[in-house]
Amino acid sequence: MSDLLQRLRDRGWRLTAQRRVIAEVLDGEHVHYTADEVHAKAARRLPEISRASVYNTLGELVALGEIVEVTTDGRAKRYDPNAHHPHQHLVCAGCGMMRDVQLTQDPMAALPEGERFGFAVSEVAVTYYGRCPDCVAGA
Amino acid sequence: MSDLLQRLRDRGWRLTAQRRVIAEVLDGEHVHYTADEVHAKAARRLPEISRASVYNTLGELVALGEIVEVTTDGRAKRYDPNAHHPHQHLVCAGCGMMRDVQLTQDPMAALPEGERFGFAVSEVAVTYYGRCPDCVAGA
DNA sequence: GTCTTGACTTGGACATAGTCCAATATAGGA
DNA sequence: TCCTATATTGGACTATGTCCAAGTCAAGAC
Ligand SMILES: [Mn+2]
Ligand SMILES: [Mn+2]
Ligand SMILES: [Zn+2]
Ligand SMILES: [Zn+2]
Repeated sequence: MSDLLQRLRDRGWRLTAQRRVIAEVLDGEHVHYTADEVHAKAARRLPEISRASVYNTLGELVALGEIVEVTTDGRAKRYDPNAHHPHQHLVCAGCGMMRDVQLTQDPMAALPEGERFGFAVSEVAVTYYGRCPDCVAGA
Repeated sequence: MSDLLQRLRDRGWRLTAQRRVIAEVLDGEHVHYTADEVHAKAARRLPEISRASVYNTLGELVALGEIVEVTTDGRAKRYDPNAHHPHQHLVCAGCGMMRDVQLTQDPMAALPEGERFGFAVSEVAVTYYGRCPDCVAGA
């Protein structure tokens, strides 16, 4: 994730302790934390970090395209560092766990011209819902 | 929508004035109102209707499968009376307007077995984002 | 038509997710 | 080391949704 920090420095970002720990928290595969989860994990390394800074930083990283904001059900938004490889999501309806998935067909191709109603369509999100192995076993 | 009221009566529902106006508000095509919008429209006919009754009734109609709850961005959930014909959504990023769309391919088929991670997958939601004709012109 | 009763409605308190702001602190250049 | 634009902070505030005890009423029984 020092790649990320370098890119941010190149864009004129001040590298504060808060931004550094947030970037560290958002490192890894299949990472999809809520803002509060990011705050809790960041606070283990930097106890005085505020919720406001977490929201500020997440919003800026989204605006820069370095992370993706994912909304599934009506719960809290989740933040996904896998922003440079387009993908879709598989969500557990039991525990909320989320996995990245790659589709075999481009979902944009499934929307025929006659169903576009004059819209300039630019994006598509596909979300699969089910129960993860743990939740199937536990139920 | 008297079909709906009849089905509800058959299921032992008390037909109160509140439930009747909510059912009327939720009649039509491409209807996707938030709970607050349903409340505002219902209150035009029945001024004393409470937010709690709107939330109660919407929740019950969802549980009965008579309407569908739709979450797109991180804003308020929307309620869709088009529950008996599976469909997906096209959302305007400008004004939030939402249209029903029919796809030419089953999105469930696009998720290969190797990408299911042992989940019991049961549902899929596809949401297209863009700008509606009004918002393209207005911008 | 009246009575009865369990289901329904209501206002308001509460919960959660997120935004905003004025005061304070600090990264990084001079 | 100093300066200052930028970042951080705690807390107030907004939006959305849930919950509850008290009051109301739909509809079946008579
Ligand atoms: Mn992801
Ligand atoms: Mn719809
Ligand atoms: Zn699970
Ligand atoms: Zn629009």
